[in-house]
Amino acid sequence: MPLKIFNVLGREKTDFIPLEEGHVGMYVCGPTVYDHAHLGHAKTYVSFDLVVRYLRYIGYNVLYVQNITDVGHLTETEFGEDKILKKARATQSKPMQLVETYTRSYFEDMDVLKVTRPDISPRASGHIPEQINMIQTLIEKGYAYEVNGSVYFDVTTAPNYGKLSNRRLDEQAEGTREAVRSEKRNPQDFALWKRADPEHILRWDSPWGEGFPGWHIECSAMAKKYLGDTFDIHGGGIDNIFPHNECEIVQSECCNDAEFARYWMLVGSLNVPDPIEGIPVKMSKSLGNFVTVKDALAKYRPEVIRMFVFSAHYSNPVTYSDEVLAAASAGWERLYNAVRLTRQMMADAPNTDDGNSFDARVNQLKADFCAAMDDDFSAPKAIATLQEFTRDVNTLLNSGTTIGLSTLESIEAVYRELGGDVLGIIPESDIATSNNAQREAGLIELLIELRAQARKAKNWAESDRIRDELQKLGIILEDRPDGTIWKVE
RNA sequence: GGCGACGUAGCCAAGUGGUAAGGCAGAGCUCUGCAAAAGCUCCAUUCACCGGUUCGAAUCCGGUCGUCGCCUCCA
Repeated sequence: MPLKIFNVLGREKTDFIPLEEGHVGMYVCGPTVYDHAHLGHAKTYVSFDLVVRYLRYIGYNVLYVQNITDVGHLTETEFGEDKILKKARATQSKPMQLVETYTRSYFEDMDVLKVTRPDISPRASGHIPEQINMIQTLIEKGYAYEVNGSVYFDVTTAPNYGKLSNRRLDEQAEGTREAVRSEKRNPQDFALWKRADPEHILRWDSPWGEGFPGWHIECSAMAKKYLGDTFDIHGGGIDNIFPHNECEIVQSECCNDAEFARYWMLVGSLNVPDPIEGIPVKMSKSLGNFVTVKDALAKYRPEVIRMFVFSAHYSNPVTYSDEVLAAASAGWERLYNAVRLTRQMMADAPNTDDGNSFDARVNQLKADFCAAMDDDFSAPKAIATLQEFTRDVNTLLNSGTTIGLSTLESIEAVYRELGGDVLGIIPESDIATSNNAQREAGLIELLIELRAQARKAKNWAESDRIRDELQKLGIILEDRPDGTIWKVE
């Protein structure tokens, strides 16, 4: 069954057919790095991580490009201020120093969340010449004009402007605050290049004097450079559909005389209940209602945060709450317990094919899982297939019958592939690798042995004491008919 | 005002014409020295509301109400 994607461009779910068979070019709008990433960013980038992982799983060769926006952008309000410059001033640091700090922070967070790194992470500041080139082309073709050292895109020259967000120029409310000192021909014209005021630190030479690029042009320039004029998938958060994505499209298509991205995938925002009425509102830096990825990771495992992100379809908005995270946590725990049990039973399973009729169930899972993912990357459905499978696995493993190694291996393998490689919610292995961890494991095994002796002698006080003390250290013991297993909390 | 998304059990959430997936929480049971884990059973005659189309609608059409996002920087 072919993969289907809901294309925001046209609002239709259609078969995904890449430009070049077997290859996918994908661009996702990355963060502006003037602060630590919050869970809203995590939702977007974990969502696209799943897209990339699944495309690769089903055999596509994916080239994944995600920019880093490290050039501040002047808001066009009267009191508008460049966020990077503002933050740099507040922290008494150089803008590029600040940007480097938060770029590193971003990658650290994404690494912990098991987000696969993009193949290319181009910085806007490193692509000024490419942006200038595009702007020049747009001027030459008559789509853009220069005024006082700034360059604007004339939206009236592009009939398709608004095709992604279904906006028509005449329906827009006339510019509210931006009309104040407009040197633009039309209120809706957007900046490609801005003249730098004397106090503006981030500045580059250009044919129009010293200045800095507009926000939208960087994505157009970097997508063109690394993916070509036309590529397969463009992603981002729904909050950037207008004006950012719309401007990207119009300037790229006018500059290149070619279609820009063929499939648009936009992720729903992460909301937070407002503290007074409990009404969900978007998590954002400017509202101050954000939870940083670092804070969230202090409370929840990365796999649980991914599980939370996957609990709703990527295009839906999701509301953050401790209750929902707790549910994700409990649900994840059940999945992972089954994986752990499978791995532990593999250690001393007979090398037979006992129980291999279960292989049919494993194949059924693969089919169900892929059917869910082929339907516009429906992670909630995909996880449901894993949960149903897990119930059957638990029944098998607790049935008391002998299960051969090959059956256990195929169960473990399917968890590793679908839960690990694709969803990124099943850790590779918890086999201790470091010397310290091996020593710790040996000590725990020794205590379990001592406890087993106490239990045999019905010395419940002693056996419970060992279990309780270990629990205080974060080691959980579970007694099974065939012995005691342990896990770290 | 314009554009877009959405309203399914206590909570989260699948489900786009054929009679309500899954998870969490809750109740009961089984197993167990106890605990934990796991399994079983129960938990929406009903899908915001009102009309309409249809043999049949949560799903299609029209309307009403409500929520969120975007239209200014934002993932």
